[in-house]
Amino acid sequence: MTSTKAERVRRAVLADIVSGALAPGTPLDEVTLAAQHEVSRTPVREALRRLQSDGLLEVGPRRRLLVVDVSPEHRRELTTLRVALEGAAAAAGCERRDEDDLDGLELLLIKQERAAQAGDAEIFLRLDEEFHLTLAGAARMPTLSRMLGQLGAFVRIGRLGEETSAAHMKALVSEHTELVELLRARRASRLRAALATHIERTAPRG
Amino acid sequence: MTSTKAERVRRAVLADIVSGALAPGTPLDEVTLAAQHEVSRTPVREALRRLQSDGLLEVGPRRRLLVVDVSPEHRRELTTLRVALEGAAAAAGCERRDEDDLDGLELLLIKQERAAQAGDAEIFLRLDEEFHLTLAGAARMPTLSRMLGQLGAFVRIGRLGEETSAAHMKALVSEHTELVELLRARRASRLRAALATHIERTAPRG
DNA sequence: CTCTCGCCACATGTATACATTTCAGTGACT
DNA sequence: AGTCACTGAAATGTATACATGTGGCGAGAG
Repeated sequence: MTSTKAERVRRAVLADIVSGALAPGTPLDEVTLAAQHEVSRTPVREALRRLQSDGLLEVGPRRRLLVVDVSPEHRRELTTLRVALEGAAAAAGCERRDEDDLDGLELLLIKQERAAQAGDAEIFLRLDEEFHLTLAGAARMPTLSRMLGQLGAFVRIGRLGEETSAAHMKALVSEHTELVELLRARRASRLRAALATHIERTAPRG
Repeated sequence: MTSTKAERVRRAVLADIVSGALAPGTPLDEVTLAAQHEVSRTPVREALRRLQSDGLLEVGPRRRLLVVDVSPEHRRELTTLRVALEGAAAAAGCERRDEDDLDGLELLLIKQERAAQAGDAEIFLRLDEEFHLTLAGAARMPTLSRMLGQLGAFVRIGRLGEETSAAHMKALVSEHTELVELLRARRASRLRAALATHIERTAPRG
């Protein structure tokens, strides 16, 4: 087995949550999930426990686990957190980045360009998240990266009904390009400021 | 039952980890833990899964779960993260704090004063953590508070062999007092700067 | 003596059966 | 009519038995 059943169930449920197939507030029933994924309740429970620890599920009445909701205030909080964490990572990354970091980011820029051209918002959003995680990864701060990964799930829930035009996507790629150049030039303050502006513009809904 | 067995086991294991009774690198054996806590393996496994999601356990050889180690670099990372997160919280807290926040913080100051006077480092460290969480709580940012809670466990692991003199404790209380005054006066920039200095002084080892 | 192969023990992964909790609905009593 | 206690169903919590797979360790060949 390439991985455990619990882990596969966890990924599947996570995917259903961030894709909106499981709407916020939905109660997760262990036996139903077990049947859907053709496993016993045991791995399902372990998957749910981990999602609960990640903050994606909350306990409701009857000890049931519900998919968390992302309120407008919560979205604003997420933006603040991203600015703080990605900003710190970007500053540290200016000192520690190497050529591989830049190469990886440039590759992502090309892919984003293609997705923007094709108008494929779904792929673009995934690439956008990967870009930000990669940028933060240059800081070599694993705990910070873990936290951003957790935030990513919330961000995706919050973005659910969001529609992204091709023009908007191209503008974002252009901003990403500038971020990479600032990282290359190791201009920490400028990068931090540009990143903050970029993040706040990406999530303007309040 | 006031809570579930899994939750009690989780708290007990967490306490053993942050107290150093379970040293970093120690493999956690499910049947041993089950015997120690007089429960079956099932609740033990759920407890371990949650601790794993919180980053306190990592998978080792034979899929065993090991207590994570906190390296000097990791400690530096924790300091950077605390500055970023608590700083953001402090700035937001200057706008949202109410009288209850200040009352709670002042009560903690009094308790810390007593612990410093008595030279009780263990109680003092617990109060110190509670103080920082309460200060951050004024920001009304639940996700940020959750993240700081997770960081707290790492911080406590990193501080394990640390000895704290009565004089040092008194100095910290004095700094805490100033932080509260800055929060009361809603001086966000000054508070952020003072907090950063304070956090960096608290964890100078590296 | 060393290196490889295969066997086996042990810890974890999974399934299933049983216990317990929780809350909603019902009925009697005030 | 309102309220309280009780009951019962449905979900989660727990225990146990069985499956799996990994890595150590010894036997045998080179």
